Amino acid sequence: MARGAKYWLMKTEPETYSIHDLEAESNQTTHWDGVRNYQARNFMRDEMKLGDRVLVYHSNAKPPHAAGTAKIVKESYPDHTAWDENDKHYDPKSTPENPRWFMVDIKLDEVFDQTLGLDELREIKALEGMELLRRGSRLSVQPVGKGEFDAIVKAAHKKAADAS
DNA sequence: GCCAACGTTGGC
DNA sequence: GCCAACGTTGGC
Repeated sequence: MARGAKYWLMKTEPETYSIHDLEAESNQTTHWDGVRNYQARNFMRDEMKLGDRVLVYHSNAKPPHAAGTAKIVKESYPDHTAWDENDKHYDPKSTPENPRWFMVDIKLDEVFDQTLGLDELREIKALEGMELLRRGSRLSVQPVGKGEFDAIVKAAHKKAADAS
């Protein structure tokens, strides 16, 4: 049974993998490997469905910012990088027979012409109480309310319109 | 580079 | 099953 799309936020460090790297991928699609946190994994493995929307957030940037949006184009499957001894995220406890870590594929929707810095996000009324803005929040994959998602997209578009 | 806030690990 | 030690995240 179909359900409405859900909304998510996924963090990435732009020096490692940015939304511009996603834009440059063939078909502008990539697998979101390297997540090694159980809560984040569970969201990807159990709850992300085709067509769900993703807000791409650049952490550890100056300033950290919302960079654009994407959508889920493939539901969860084992993260093979966990089996690769040479991979930064190698985990000997994960095996092909009994995979511990999972990932999804996402496809770029939009790179914001004007990104929204953390300070700007904090100024948006609709984002009060958003998980991302909570002190000490570290989850790299987290659910986002539709209202929050829409407010961020709207604010990014308004900023771009004002700048042009 | 610092460090607060977490999450994980492993001894007991 | 507790919890101290350790490792990581991520804003600043």
